[in-house]
Amino acid sequence: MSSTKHFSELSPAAERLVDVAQALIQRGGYNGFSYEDIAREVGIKKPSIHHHFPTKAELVAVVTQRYLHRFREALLRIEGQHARAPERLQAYAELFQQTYGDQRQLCLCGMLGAEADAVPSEVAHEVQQFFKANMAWLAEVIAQGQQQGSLRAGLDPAAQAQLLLCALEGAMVVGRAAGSAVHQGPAALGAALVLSLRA
Amino acid sequence: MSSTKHFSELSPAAERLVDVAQALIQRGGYNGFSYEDIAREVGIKKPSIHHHFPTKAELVAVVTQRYLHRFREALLRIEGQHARAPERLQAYAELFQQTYGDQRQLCLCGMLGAEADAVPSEVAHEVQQFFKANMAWLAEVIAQGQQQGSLRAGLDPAAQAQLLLCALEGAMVVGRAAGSAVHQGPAALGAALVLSLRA
DNA sequence: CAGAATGCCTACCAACTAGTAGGTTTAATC
DNA sequence: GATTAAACCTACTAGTTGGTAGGCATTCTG
Repeated sequence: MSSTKHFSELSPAAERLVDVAQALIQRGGYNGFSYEDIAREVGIKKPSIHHHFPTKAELVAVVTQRYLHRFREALLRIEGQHARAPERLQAYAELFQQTYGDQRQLCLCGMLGAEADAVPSEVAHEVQQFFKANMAWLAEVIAQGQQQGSLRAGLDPAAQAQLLLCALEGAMVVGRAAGSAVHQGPAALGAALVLSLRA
Repeated sequence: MSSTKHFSELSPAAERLVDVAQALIQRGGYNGFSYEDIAREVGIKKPSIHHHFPTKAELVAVVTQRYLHRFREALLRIEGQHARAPERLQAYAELFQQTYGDQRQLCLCGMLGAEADAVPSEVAHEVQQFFKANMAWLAEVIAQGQQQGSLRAGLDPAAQAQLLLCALEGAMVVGRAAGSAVHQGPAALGAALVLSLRA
């Protein structure tokens, strides 16, 4: 059924399209960009995009798959670079800061998640995987931190994971919307939360 | 310059359009609905909408103004019903729960805020007012709670206000996107945060 | 009863939407 | 040098978009 191509077997040209599509989605959402927008920025004609991605839904699904995959890689990198839970959580918050710091870009899945009801189901499903993966990873890190004594015991790891994830996603939305009225980025906000989790 | 009509002088017919427009935006965002969508749901023809609201930007600006106004009323109501800061904050979180609990609807300004770069500037400005007002109110409540001893002193009220607001906005986005994978609504998440602020 | 809003209609427009059909260039492969 | 395939093109379609023009009822007001 799913003859959708995988992001790992993309030609350089197709990858470029995915890059631009991702940036456009992070700026204006699924319904906020068109094939014409991509064509203009990449420098080819609109119908040429269909040669690489027959439908918009398929293109965005690939964008989301790649985004999730890269995020998973980043989580593995954090595990390799930081042994203790507090540092891992802080490094996690900085992932969001990196995205937000670059032109106040939103998390791709935050954007698509907000539009969940108005997006092709294949895309919505991919977005759901992103949040499941994030919450599972965070809950695991927090649980380990509690066992090892670096984080305060007695708090539900799943609930705290959800709180941290929600705060970071929200920080990007609110930060962009509130303009200069907001001073703290995701990283500072994450730091405050991690502090309250510490033993 | 701004000959835009005010939400307080809307005819019943116009108000109905604003109702439907708001629901549609909360479902799919600014670019996720059309005049045709409104017409279908209200039961009139598409061009009739232009009789009430000449442009889409103007309609959405009125929707947002009314939303902000109603939210301010709700804040006043909370002040009237709850004297202490912890109860006020919890009641605040329940405002978000009400919206989310109804068909998993997103905060209107959360949705429009995410799309901030792809939305008419008049709308973006109105959304910004919403977040400014919320953060100011929360910071004030938290500061008073600290003075009166019901909330832990030593924390920056503005920073904690932003954290709470971000967490609640994020909870709606993540909750919708993650589907059944998420158990806590905004209210439960708010309760956890308020708990950590308590003296 | 005259006038004037209000609210809605049909008919239309130009621009844009995703997507199709079919041909051309370019470059690697046999 | 022929084959093949990737990448791109022009030209097009059918449907949707926000928005306009102008007419027709109803109802409230002088």
